[in-house]
Amino acid sequence: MTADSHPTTGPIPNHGHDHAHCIADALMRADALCAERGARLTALRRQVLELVWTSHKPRGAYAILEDLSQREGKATAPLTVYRALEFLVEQGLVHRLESLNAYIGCAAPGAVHSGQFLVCETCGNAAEIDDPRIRAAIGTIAAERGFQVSRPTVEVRGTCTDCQEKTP
Amino acid sequence: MTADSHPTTGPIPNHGHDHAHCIADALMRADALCAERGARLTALRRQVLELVWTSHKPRGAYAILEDLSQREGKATAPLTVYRALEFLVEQGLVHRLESLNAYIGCAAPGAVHSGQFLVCETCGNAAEIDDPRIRAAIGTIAAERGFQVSRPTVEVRGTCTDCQEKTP
DNA sequence: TTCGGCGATGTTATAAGATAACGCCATGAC
DNA sequence: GTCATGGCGTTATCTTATAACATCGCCGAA
Repeated sequence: MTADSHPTTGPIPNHGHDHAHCIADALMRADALCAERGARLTALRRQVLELVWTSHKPRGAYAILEDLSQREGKATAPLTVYRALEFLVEQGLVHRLESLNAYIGCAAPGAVHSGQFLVCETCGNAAEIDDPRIRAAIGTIAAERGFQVSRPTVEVRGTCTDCQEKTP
Repeated sequence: MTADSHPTTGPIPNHGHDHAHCIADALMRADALCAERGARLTALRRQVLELVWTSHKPRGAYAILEDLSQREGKATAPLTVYRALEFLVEQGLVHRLESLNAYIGCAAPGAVHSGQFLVCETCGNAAEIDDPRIRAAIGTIAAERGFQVSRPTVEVRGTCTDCQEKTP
């Protein structure tokens, strides 16, 4: 996903954007990152990653499972998907949205970032953001209280620009 | 929970603090708030609230269910607990921790706040914070992107002061 | 080449979290 | 007293996630 593939709306991709490009791009970067790290992006894991990238909406593990079963032509066990997702999350290729029990492709794998999301309750899209002010504010308050941060989670529910325009 | 019932450690209550006081206080404030609002804090709901306040650790609905069943001396249905929790969350007396699928008593019911938590992965305690900088940062970035916020969720996982001291 | 080891995957079963549909009953308004 | 409303009980079911164990296949060492 290059900068200009989501030209105008800001965080949440346009309806009309070239999503095939998003997918291809995500897979390419995953290949590169895993090669670099010596991590094994197996066929299964790669396919799960592709299915996570089906859209910019967070997807449940069982939705991915269904797709996978269909593609394979045979029933796949939940664990298969969960294991692949676990790997992808560890590698930073996928994020888990805690408030939705769902998974979404990472917009900037490789970069250090903390997993902040704007989640539209109307269209279901989720946009990853990485705002230094939020990160800093969390860091500051944690430091003030002697709390050692390992994993900050920020998930902001609300309504995206597009959906506000549609139902004013 | 008055200011001095958690004297020194900051966000996460001391091990030695007077927790009975926390519970009594929480129930009193719940009574007052519900009376003020004309909301019905029934015996069941009040008991669930009390069970949520068992400790400062977020508790799962099924843990509460077990306690409740034991108290009542008969099996209670999950729905009973979920309905009570739904009421309590609506009234702002209890928060749901999305990243844990668990519930915790609100430290400042009645006040406007957005549900920010420091969650210790070692001892399991969770401290509610309401930092204006975090709130402001979220508000700013949302405004910049035309995103209308309805429910911000901030859950910071990490290690609290006490647990850092114990395992340095 | 063969062997051994380790990580990935398959299989089966089950735990944990949450909700739907329906009906009864207590409470408060009139 | 009657009625409407909301709270609660019961049963069934759905979604999400993990445990335990077996097998497969790749890769390096002998």
